[in-house]
Amino acid sequence: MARGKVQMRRIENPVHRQVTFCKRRMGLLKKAKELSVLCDADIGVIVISPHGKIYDLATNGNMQGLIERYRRTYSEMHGVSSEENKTQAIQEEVLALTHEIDLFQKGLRYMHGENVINHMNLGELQALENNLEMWVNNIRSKKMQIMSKEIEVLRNKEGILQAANGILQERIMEQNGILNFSGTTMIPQPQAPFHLTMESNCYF
Amino acid sequence: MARGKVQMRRIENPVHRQVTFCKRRMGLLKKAKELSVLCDADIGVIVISPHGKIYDLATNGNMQGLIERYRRTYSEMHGVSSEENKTQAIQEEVLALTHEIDLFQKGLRYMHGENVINHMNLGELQALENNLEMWVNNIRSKKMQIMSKEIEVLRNKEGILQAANGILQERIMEQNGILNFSGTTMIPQPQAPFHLTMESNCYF
DNA sequence: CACTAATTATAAG
DNA sequence: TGTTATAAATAGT
Repeated sequence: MARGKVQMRRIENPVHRQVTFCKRRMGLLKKAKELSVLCDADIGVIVISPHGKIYDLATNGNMQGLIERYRRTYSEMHGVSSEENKTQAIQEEVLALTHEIDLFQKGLRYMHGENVINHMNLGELQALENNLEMWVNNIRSKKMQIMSKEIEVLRNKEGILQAANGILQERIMEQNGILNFSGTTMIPQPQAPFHLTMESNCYF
Repeated sequence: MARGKVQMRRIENPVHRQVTFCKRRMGLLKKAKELSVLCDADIGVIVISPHGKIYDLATNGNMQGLIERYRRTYSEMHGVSSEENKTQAIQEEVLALTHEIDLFQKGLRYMHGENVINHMNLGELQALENNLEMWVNNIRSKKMQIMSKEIEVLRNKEGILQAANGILQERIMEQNGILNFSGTTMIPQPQAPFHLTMESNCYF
């Protein structure tokens, strides 16, 4: 396309062909990305070189999902009843999940401050903000609940431990009396009181 | 690329977007065919429009075969033994996707204010809260932006209207002079000044 | 859908 | 890989 129009046939010179392959491959992938961004389309490109090397691009970051979607439509169009009835259900599941993930990713873009909110008007933003605040409040309330419960548990543990310690101290005193009577002054190290094996629910 | 550089982001105007989608899609497929011919490569392109319509190209005339080759190499690259373990790979994918979906659904339940008290632990809640606060802040910032612009527009309108009113008042004075001269005192009701038909950008 | 003006891709070096 | 003259794609009309 420059410095000489090129014939639309296989480039014979291997060096030229390799260089052109590299350049045009990049150009193709760039064009695919642009189309995807500009027009909000999902695009997959697979390029297999003459030597079998594979280059690919999936604008939604998931070629598998894209292929599944393609397969599904393809099957519908051509009524493919063959072979993989066994995996058909699973593939449909993947398709459905992929769609859901797409939605999720769109949501994530909001969180990362990308330009999705630029496509919403003030009313939509207001509604979204209200929903999110409600959400945040629910979450905070839930956190408080969990933490309160945690505090309660800890206080119980504290009470139990203190009681246990009291009992142990008494026993130590007793033993000291006995040991003193028998003539030794060695004081045994107390075990961890009652070995309370509590699975840690501490999230901090 | 012509008569104006275009920003690399989603085209807002739906008509422009559709036109561009059509043009660039054709361009992309043409480029793919050219690369295939010039460099003897096998190329597959799948384009899924925002509405789910599928456009595709497989230079060897068989997208399924191309996908199979892609899958095989892809699997080899990632150490998954190939061929019939396709099913296993898909199942793993289902698993991963399902996990992602779970997190999302947990979040959504909070969004709807339902009591999912036992479904998220404190760490998950904290992360979610942080994300949401960031999100809310982004939205607030965007709202401020929109409102500022709206205020600017309104101020402009105000200026225009005041100028228009001034002109109208002058005319009324003139007419009153004329009418008084012709013997009547009737004062015509002024029209809405200049009939400024501004599409309401008010979002409230 | 046709037409350019202006941008972008790229063949050759 | 980087440069440049030219072909090709395309945004706006």
